[in-house]
Amino acid sequence: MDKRADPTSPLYQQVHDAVWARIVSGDLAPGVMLPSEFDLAAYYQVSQGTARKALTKLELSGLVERHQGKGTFVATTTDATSLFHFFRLRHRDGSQAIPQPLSETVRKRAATAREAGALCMAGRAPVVEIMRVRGVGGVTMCVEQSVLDAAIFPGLKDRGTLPNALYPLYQRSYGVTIARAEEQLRAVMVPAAVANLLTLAADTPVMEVERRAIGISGGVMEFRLSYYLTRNLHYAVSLR
Amino acid sequence: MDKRADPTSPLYQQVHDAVWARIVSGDLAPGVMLPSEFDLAAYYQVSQGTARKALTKLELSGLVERHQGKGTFVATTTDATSLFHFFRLRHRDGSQAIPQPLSETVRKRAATAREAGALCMAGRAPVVEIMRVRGVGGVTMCVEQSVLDAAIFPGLKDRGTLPNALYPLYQRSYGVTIARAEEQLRAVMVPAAVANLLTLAADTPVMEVERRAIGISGGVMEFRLSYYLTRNLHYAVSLR
DNA sequence: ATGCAATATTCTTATACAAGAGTAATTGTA
DNA sequence: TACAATTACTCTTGTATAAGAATATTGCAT
Repeated sequence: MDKRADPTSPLYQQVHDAVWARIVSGDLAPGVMLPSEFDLAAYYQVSQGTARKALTKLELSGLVERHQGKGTFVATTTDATSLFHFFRLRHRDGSQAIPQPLSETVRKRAATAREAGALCMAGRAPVVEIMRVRGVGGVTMCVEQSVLDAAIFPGLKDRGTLPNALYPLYQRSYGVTIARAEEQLRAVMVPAAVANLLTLAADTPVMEVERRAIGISGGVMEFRLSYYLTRNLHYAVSLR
Repeated sequence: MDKRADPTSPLYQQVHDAVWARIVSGDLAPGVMLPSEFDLAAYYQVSQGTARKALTKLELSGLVERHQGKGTFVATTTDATSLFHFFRLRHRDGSQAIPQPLSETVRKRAATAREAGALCMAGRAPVVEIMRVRGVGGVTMCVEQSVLDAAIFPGLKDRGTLPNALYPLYQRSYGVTIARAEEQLRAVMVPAAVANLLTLAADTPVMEVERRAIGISGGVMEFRLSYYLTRNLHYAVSLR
């Protein structure tokens, strides 16, 4: 295997791509320290500044974290960062609302056509479904259904109670790092099943959120359908 | 006035801040070319590479655009970029939906307490209110109310029909550049007034979007309240 | 345990050269 | 002479390298 792939692109880009591939392949696991700028430079036969530029680009895309005097580390999905990045519910005053799971059901079943399409699986292949009711201060606020490819997450349904933040679990136990997510939001009348779980009147408007969580290699790793009651909370978005 | 402000921070940061100040103050207007890296370096008594790092940082924050061989230019708010960044409605297939204004009313009135608070104005100070009904393919889809400080946007209510994208107008005619926006989303039952305008049943759920558009200097320049019908469209969000 | 030196790491700054884009001069041709 | 194509030049940003400064950790002597 070549050290550097495309010899026409700039050196720093070649180094960036090479290190990127090592991280995505799992060769460099989350949390581990990368070689120093000098070591990387020596290995790829470039100057320290060029290796540095490659690392800066990786840092910019959020794949690594750097600390002066300590080193460069593959980014880890912690509970804090996961909740901060992927949980957009806020209180009226703008502070973050962190709904706690109140109940949880995990089961294995065949994928629906829509789920199979979103997860790029064969039709009716087995999936793991995590259904949760969440609440803030004991008051139920949302229902969320996460669907995963059972082949990628073996034994997930027998782990007992799952943590609040799922993505750190995906990373620690299954080597799946979620890099970003795409959400589709709609205002809908609450579905009957959801109204039951949240004890709502049948004519309550709720926010439907359809999420596709995407791994660092670019594939959809989780398909999630949630319903939020936005009576005291709202969904916050930053545009730029 | 000093060329560079804080002498303890890195040189490139000092240059960055100085140029940033010139852009925010309007001294360097949108579209104009900045001094070259070499000129900037000479003026601030640093090396070309240091000036370059400052410009790179400005580019990263979206304040300037750079083109090899041509130069560095203060970023302009075009219709295309404005719609792309600040209009998150999508069709079912993921393509962008661009609702066209179907009707428009512009009037001047006193600010409500909430509006005055959001815009950091004195209570009951005059504001300009732009009320629009928008639609896709002739079908009404949303009502949007934009509220502006009348002191900052003089004569806006007498300009006749306004363009689809308002932010390029703010920049061209009033020197107000919108850098980003914060939105708060809720699912609500359609208000009676909105139901009238959109000819909807009284029990239709709609998405309420409250936007604060923020200028490059950090202040809230526009307060906008919109109601979207998410029957055939959805609101798209990218999390990372 | 504490303080201090040694070491390893990233950060900052500087310099040189390469490449893209535009402009004016030059040349060739009718 | 008029005009078009080419060439050379200059200005711009992009890439690569090197050296010293700042920061965090580690080990050792006290």
